Amino acid sequence: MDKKTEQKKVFLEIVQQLRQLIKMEKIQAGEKLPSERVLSERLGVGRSSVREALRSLELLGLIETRHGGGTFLASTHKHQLVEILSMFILEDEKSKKDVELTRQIHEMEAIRVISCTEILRTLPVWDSFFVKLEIEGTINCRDILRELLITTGNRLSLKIWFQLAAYDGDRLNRNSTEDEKLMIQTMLKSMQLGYEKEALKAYEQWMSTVQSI
Amino acid sequence: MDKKTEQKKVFLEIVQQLRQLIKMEKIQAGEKLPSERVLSERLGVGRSSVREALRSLELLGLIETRHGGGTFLASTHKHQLVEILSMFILEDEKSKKDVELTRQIHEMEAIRVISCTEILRTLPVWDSFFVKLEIEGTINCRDILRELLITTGNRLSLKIWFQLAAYDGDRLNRNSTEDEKLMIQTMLKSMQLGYEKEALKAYEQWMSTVQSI
DNA sequence: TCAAAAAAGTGGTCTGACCACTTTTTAACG
DNA sequence: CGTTAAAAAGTGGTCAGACCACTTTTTTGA
Repeated sequence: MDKKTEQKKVFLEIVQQLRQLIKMEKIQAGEKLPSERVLSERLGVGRSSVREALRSLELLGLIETRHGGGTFLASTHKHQLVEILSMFILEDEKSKKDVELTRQIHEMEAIRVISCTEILRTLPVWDSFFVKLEIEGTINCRDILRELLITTGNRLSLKIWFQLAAYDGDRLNRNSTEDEKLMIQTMLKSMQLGYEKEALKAYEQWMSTVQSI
Repeated sequence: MDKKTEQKKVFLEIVQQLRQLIKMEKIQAGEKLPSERVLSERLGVGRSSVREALRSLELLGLIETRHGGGTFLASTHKHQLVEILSMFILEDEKSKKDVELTRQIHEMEAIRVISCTEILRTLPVWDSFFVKLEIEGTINCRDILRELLITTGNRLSLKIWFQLAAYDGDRLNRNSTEDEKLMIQTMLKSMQLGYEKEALKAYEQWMSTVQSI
């Protein structure tokens, strides 16, 4: 069995061997990998094959290469999984409505999670938004939403949100209007008090306003 | 600006150009791409550079290569991506948890949307699940969840879900146990009746069961 | 007409070369 | 001796050519 799997894809074996090497040598994030020429010799393959494997891992953000410097194991937060996938998924999916809806799915979930979690909904950062709204009278819409996502602690959801939010462009990355002020305040206040439903309602009102901009 | 972004990563530009080429030539899934030598000439770069880009896309499962045959645009996303990423990324427990949570975010949203939409929650497909459960006593977990996502009509959410569901692998793609039967039935029934809250509650119970498998 | 053989096309791999850049070593100077 | 500048070595980036194995297409010949 597994004839097809094993006889083919030599460069995939190199990827496997690279991983094994990383484990064996206990290479930590940020540390240097052996040079391409050394890897080529140690693995008994040509340098170009090594490079094909390395470039694949680089596209995924699993390693970083510095011209003339070397190849380094990337830290987990730099993995470009979502970025790469979004490059292909979002590009095909022309429906802007879906992008917006999906973005809002993540935002609403964040509101739910924060509203239901004592520690999260009582964070001082929410008060800082209030202060900013009072003093300056306005606030960056994207900043609030991003803070929501960050607070939940779900880094994957945050990464997806970043990609989706990038498509909305300037419509999201702007200062709130006077009309939005009350909705945002209501949303934040409800969230702080743990009123999930009210927070979501205010959010939806806010978003329907944003939509018409 | 963007000095660092542009001066580096020449092979990443090739990846971009390949995408562009696929779009321009309107190459459909399963269809053939130009040969490496032709691409090399058309893009004005060496064949090895083209290969590095192609191998990256292959690792992502976006293209398929047949020795002596050619390079083809992949019909569906293959498991390569899952395997590679699980090797490097999903070793971290936090990441696994995030993947599961994010997947559930999309599933719960689907349940909400369907429960609140007359046309969706009264679809005959839900009854078919009931029948299947009655007759065979079991049902594929993944099938139900996929149907939920498909029904909502948000194709982007569906695509993201597909990717996330792939990580859970066999834990999701299996037949339901006897214990799960009641929860699934409750979830579906509540959904059909428009009882959003009850449906979600049953779903969460179900998922907590799945988690222990 | 059709099957076998030849040719062309294609991916897979390796080697060597050269460039640009970084790091290390060496040499020169004060 | 210490500092600094130059040289060397190390490293990734790219290209060209070669050869192999395999597939597809074309040609050949019975």
